[in-house]
Amino acid sequence: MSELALRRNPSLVTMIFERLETMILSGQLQSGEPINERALSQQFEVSRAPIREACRRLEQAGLVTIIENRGVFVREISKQAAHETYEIAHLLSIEAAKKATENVTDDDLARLRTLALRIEADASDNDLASYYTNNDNFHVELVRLGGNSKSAEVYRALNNELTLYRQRGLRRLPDFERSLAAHRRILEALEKRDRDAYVAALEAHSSNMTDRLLNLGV
Amino acid sequence: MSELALRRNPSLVTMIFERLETMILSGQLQSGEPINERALSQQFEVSRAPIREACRRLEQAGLVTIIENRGVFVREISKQAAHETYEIAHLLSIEAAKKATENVTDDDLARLRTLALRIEADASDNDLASYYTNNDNFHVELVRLGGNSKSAEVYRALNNELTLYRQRGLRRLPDFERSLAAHRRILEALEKRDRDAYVAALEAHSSNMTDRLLNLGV
DNA sequence: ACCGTGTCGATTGTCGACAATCGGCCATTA
DNA sequence: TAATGGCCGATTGTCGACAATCGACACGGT
Repeated sequence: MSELALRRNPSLVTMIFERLETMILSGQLQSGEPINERALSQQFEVSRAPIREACRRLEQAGLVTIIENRGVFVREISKQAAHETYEIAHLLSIEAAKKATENVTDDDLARLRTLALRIEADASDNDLASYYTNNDNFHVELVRLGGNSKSAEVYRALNNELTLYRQRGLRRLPDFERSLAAHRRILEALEKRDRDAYVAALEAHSSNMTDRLLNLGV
Repeated sequence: MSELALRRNPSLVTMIFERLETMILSGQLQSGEPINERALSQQFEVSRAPIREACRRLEQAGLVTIIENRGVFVREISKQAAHETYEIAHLLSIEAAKKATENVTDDDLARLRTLALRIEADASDNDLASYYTNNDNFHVELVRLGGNSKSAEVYRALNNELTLYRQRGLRRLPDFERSLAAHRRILEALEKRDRDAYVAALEAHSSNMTDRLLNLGV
């Protein structure tokens, strides 16, 4: 009687989807890696049907590729696809930034500061998976400040896809100091409600990210 | 032995997904309407499993809502969600426009002209479903001219979601003349490779679309 | 030694059955 | 008459089984 089998609310499909999504985004399942229904069925102690359904959702979310009669594979993202995806994410991020400084509340700032502290702790602990998760959440929250929640949702989805590309370079440590400094600049500009400084800080951070993506070439 | 049962390549899931997607986007299945697995299973002469899997994809694509133990319903989009979605689609459209006039080829123009002619025929025939389909394709092609194919893909997905909202006003005819005139202006600017005129034509068309969305209020 | 063909095993795709869930309807009580 | 509770039927969620598919490996022929 596994943990999954005990939890009957929400549905197995939802739980499996979330579990697999986490395994993919955390790097536990790597790009190109097969996802074996039978093995998962045994591991999770459920039948294959809810696993298949969860994989269909993952497929549509762009996180896996289902090859007919061959199986499910964690998706591989090409350099070009990564650039295109990043470009859209960046566009959404900058567009949200235009309204962020007028929308931001003290609660927002508190939440972002908490996140930034977590990211710094992750960097100290060299906990890369947690670092990226909290980093992603930080950026999604920034987009949410633009006041368009659909935009934050789309940004999240794009970012998830980008995680697949980025994890090819997980052996290479991020430039922690540079990123943390960028986060602090972003937060300072937000606290001052200084729109131009905020947009500039985001752009500078983004420029750094683009360089890193380029250096992950095929 | 139904048409679906004969076609074994691609998979049933893919075929059912596409079939349901078309039924939803064409208005054959309306927002809020239940999608009954058993009935579909009988209609399509397949078992429920591939239908369920297709519905999971539709769920992730934002076209249906799956309520546990209750069933699958074509998604209902609120006015606010529609606005937010439209805002992102518009942003992608304008961003693509910035590069469209330098990227566009004669083949592109020929394809777009063909589409525009189809749209005009649809308007003459009062074939609303086809009108919107071709109209959507026209706009996706415009975004594709920006050179970022992921952007076109995201735009398509957003536009599909917007279709759910827009179909609530299907009883109200579009302003054909105004739209067709706008399409012609867009095409002319593209043919001249006049970037400013092109962006202005898109903005004007978009302004008209925003007004129409507002008038579909809850 | 290399190439082509056939077979087998692992896995996937779909099927139909069973159990669980929920809403609607009916009966009873206040 | 209205409200509440219980039951039943329709539908969904998951299960396990069967058939189909594909790739790898082995064998035979050139």
